[in-house]
Amino acid sequence: MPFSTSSKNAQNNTVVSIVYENLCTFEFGITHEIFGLKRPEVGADWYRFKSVSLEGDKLAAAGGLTVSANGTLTDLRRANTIIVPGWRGADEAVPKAFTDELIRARKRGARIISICGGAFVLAACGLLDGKRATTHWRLAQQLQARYPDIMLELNQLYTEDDGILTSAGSSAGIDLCLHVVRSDYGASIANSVARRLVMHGHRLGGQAQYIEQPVPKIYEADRLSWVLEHIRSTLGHTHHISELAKKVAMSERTFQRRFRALTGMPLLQWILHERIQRTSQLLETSASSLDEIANTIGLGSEENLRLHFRRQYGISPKAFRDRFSK
DNA sequence: GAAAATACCCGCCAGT
DNA sequence: GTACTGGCGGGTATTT
Repeated sequence: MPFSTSSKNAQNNTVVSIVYENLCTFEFGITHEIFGLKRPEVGADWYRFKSVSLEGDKLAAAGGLTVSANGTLTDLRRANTIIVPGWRGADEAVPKAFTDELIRARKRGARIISICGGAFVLAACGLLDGKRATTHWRLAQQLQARYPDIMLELNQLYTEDDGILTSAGSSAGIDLCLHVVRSDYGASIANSVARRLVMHGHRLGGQAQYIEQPVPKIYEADRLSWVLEHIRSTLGHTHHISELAKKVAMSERTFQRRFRALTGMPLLQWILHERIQRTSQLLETSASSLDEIANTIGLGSEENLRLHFRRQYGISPKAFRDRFSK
């Protein structure tokens, strides 16, 4: 997932989450939890979070709640990040006030984000035409049929395309919001936010791994979980399918199938993700040379590290270090 | 950036 | 008949 370039390191760091009648409280809660809570470890330069309603003062919300927004239309019009946290229904028309404000925000260069069904709102504005986007897998067919110009990527937890970001099902919104924090403040801060949420800083794989697949048998999942931890703790070593399959008493072919079912990606791709993730941490927190890091995390050479780092993050390791290293 | 060796990925199919 | 497993082989990706 390439790093966002639209937020300019949160220089204008107002984040507005749009609230609406029959609000999806979980999706809204994600945006407040990540952008709205105070982060003393970051200092004063954290996001300024507001909720803004385009549908009046008292709004019904999921769970029998009634909510009021604390922000104004002016906040919305000044925000550089605007989030649509879910939507009340795939068949619910998007009011003109929403499309007008979002199109206007887009024209002035705001970063626009949707979580789960919020993609229907962005699509109604035409913001997703010709762009890569995702939504909850159960809504995907409907979204694609109604808006055929969207390049729907179902095998992603979230997408970013030219300042327009979309996430898959509800909890993938957390992954997307952490990605935004990572883009604005770096991996260390994003990991710190993730730790407070008691979740992994960078979940791997797409929602394809959650689409009505049979749950792996528990003992198989345990064996493969052991493999994941084993690889993580020995990233600098070479790992071959043949050896790993032997360790968990599976044939290579079955190992490949089970691994993909569990992680959503082939072994090598998963290992590469882990290695590049570790690289980003080392770039931020150590003064090691690229060659040393490449050897530490098992990528062999500096050239190889550069290749895969750029492929995953969209920027060079040096640019990453310059941007985020303390 | 190109080339070669190596390993991986995955569709296919037969066996259980 | 169905589901799962494991071997084969061609195409692809990674590494040097």
